[in-house]
Amino acid sequence: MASRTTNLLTCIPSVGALNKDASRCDLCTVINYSVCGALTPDELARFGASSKAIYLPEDGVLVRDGDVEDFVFSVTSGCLKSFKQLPDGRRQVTGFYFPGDFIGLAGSDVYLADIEAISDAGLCRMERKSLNALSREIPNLDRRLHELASEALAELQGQIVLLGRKTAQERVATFLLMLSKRSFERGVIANPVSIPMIREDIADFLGLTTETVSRTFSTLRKLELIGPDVDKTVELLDRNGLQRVAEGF
Amino acid sequence: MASRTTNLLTCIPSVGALNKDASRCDLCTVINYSVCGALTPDELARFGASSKAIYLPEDGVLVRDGDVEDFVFSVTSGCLKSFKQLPDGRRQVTGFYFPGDFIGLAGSDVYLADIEAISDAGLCRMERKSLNALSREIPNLDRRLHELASEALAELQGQIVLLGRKTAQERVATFLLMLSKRSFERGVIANPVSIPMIREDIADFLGLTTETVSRTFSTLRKLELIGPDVDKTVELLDRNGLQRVAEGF
DNA sequence: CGACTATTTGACCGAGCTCAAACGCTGTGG
DNA sequence: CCACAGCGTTTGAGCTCGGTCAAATAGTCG
Repeated sequence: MASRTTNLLTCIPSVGALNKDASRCDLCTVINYSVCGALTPDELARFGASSKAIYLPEDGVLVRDGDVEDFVFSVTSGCLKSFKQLPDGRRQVTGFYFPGDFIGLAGSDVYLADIEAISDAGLCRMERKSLNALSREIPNLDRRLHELASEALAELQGQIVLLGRKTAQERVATFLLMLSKRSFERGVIANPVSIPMIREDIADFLGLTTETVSRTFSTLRKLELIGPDVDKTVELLDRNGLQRVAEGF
Repeated sequence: MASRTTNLLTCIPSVGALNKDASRCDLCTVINYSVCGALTPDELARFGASSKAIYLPEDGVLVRDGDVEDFVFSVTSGCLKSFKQLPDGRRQVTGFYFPGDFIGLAGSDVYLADIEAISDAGLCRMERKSLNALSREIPNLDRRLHELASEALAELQGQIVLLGRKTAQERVATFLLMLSKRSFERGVIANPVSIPMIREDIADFLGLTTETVSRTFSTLRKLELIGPDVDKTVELLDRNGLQRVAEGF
């Protein structure tokens, strides 16, 4: 299970919106949405001193299920997925990570899933040990991590209801609204909603097949709840209608 | 959604293995497995001073989905289930709580699910505010809560794989092994494994129907992986075989 | 343009659901 | 002590939603 492959972390200095130097956290574009958003300028400087900006190309491997959890990460750009695999190849995507999201909340000895980049991604990397030390010294940070863990727990509960009891239509509707909500939360345009992942990843996230996901998109389109796919975005034509479908009314 | 019903918490002083007086935490039977297990005698005394032993009869309601989260709990005896409901009555059991388990890890403003007793249950109750205060003062406690939250996150990930990708047989096998493991962890006999919940609760936990759960038990019995039901216990005749089934080999 | 990959659509299939009935256990009251 | 009621469990028969297999279509990138 562990250490199947070397880490593809290329550690190329970041590009574009990503800091060239993570020690300049005050320039970070996601700071308001991220784990470090609750820190004072002074605390932020200490945080930045322990972290390093890294870059991961599309399909690049960030961590492997079972590898020792040396590092935690904060996404600064792009999108990643975490997933588990069964011995016969069945996959379950356990989550998607967007800019501002923190990777490593579980704080276990080893990573609990594979994590790969869906698109070119920038991340802020820190040693687990450093985070633990900082967390002990900076109550704001500790509190923020608690908070994020709570949110993660709540979200997973929702996903469990979805996987255990919702129909394909309900799952896809829920997914679209979730994507839109998360875009909104980090200040990104939420109505034509960006869908960076391919159908297969959506299927593996929702416990369906690509075909069923595709068919369900078609159905929702026919119902005029969503518009056509345009350049990896979809317009939510009837948010309330989608909400009703998502909640199973 | 919120406050559907009054809390059935009867607050009858505990009986049997349960403390009569939670301020005597040193007498608690589950202390070694519980959130308070990491505390020094002095810390434990402060913990106990803020907590109260309560009792909940079978099918009694502990908390309701959406109610303000005033209290957290630690189970001292019996067994409980937490579940969410969709508007049309579909239910998803999100977890079972056994002696030593902590209720309230998510630390959100409101409870995320209904929680009811599966059997007569004893709990140790504390105000959320008190816990937060204590947690700030007692690093051991804070660390322990972190640790428990991490474990909960890991466990939910496993449940997500189960619900998203496992077959009925794999789900039931996984469930039996999980029950056995949890019994073992709290020092209870793990081989004829105790199954305190009814088929419907198991079904709602595994994303199946009672009929499918029942049929699957029958199949596992025919495969001689488990023995017959005897007084709410089942013998695991071939643990390795079950493990193989559970993991999808 | 051409090769490759992602998506969509169609036809068929099957694991698990629904509906229904029988069975078994437990507690209660005559 | 037995009869009966009530609930939980098991088993059966048929159906359905979503999976499987296959082929057509639409992007995408060199």
